[in-house]
Amino acid sequence: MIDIKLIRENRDLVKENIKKKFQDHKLLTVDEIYELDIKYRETKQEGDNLRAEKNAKSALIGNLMREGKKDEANTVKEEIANYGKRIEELSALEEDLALDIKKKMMTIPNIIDDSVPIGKDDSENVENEKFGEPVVPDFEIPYHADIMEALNGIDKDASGRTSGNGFYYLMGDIARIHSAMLSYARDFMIDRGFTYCIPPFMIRSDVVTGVMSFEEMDAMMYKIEGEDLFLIGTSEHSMIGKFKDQVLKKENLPYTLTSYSPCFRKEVGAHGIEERGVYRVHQFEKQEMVVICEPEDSMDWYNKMWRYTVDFFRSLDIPVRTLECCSGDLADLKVKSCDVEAWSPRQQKYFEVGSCSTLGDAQARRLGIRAKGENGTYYLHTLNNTVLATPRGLIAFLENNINADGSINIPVALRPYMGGKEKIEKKGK
RNA sequence: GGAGAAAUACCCAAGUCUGGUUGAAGGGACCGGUCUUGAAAACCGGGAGGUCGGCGACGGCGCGGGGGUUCGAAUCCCUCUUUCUCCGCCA
Repeated sequence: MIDIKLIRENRDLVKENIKKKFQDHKLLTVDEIYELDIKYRETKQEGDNLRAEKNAKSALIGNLMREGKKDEANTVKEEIANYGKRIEELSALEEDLALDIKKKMMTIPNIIDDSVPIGKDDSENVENEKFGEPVVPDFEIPYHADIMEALNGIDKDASGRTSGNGFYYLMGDIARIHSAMLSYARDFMIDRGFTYCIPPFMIRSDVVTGVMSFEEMDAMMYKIEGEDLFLIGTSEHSMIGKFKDQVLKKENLPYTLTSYSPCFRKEVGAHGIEERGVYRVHQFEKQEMVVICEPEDSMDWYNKMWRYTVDFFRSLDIPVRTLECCSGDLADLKVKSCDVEAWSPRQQKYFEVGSCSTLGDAQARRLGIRAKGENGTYYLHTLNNTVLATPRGLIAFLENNINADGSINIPVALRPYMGGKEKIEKKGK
């Protein structure tokens, strides 16, 4: 959500930005908002004036009553009666206009950073940089579910029976690697000065609607029957919700948090749920990083944050690249965003394992996340990035650390979390 | 889950029964000063937040959130949320 002042004062900039994002159908909305805003302010002004008059007369009644002038007071009372209806009309109109403006403002995309490449859709995203050699080994890498199965590490038949498609039982060493990676990801961020946080895994509807649109909510969020609660789709939901309507102390900035949570997603529409594997599932776990900072610091943080994820994957011997999101593929709330993609030696291409975004002040404006400065409050900048989402991260790990005999190398960094093991091999079930 | 109590500004806290000059006493913290080598203490002085509209003068809203009664609500009514105490239940 952008500042409406931009539409008041610099409509061309807003429209130019919309064109860059290939959303020309929204150009008209900008003009509509402009007109509605004028009407809104006129209505408010008229209403405020009437309310001021009415307040003055009410105060007068108070004085007259105290002086015992009942008759005069009653006369004034009758005068006031005329105000009521008009004020009510204006208030209703004012409210309607405000609501309409807000609804339309929500659809106006955030102003993207100058550095964002212009492109229509995800096919025009731009590879920024590769880290590590994308190796194609001289043996065939099995499908990830087969790797897991060979090590007795997954039971999807059972999860199908208990929970349906899109769930999984991870077993034995595979389950242990999964947890080890998350623990390592947690400590990796703690070592970089982030504060570890375990948030609520369910949030109320007002928090949900604060962080996403109704359409997104329908497509993603699981609702708890009979309660005003939803399972979170990512800890970002509860982490950003934590700061909703808060005025933060300048001296506490920046907030650098790393949160763990399970994530629940309906994955309606989208690409659907995969039948065999665990690439796209209804339930996964994630170590996330969230930063709330001063506006001038957000671009620095953005660059630090994606770099952390790159370093994390490199420390597990997984080659990665960063893919910059082009203007047309960039979600409306975002200023700039890139995916961190891991190398798949099986598919011989990169696949998404994380996403780093700066939302500028758009999310903060929408949720009322502010700090107090010299001249009143101002909106802060919010950023979020994946450290590790798994089992997806586990897929990247297995494919890049498997040997020809099906055993899995455990990189040094992970060994403390794996009981010191250097390698895992198939044993009995 | 049952029974009670409470939510006022950066913090503590009065006001609520008995609606009107209460944007809201008082204290702390804060800022400026006196004193002091410096600091603390003491004393003197200062300003009370937020948000929306307006170039401004100023005005609207605002005492946990939402709604209602009234010419007028921190104050009365309804509702939601949260916190505390007691009982019950539980990893």
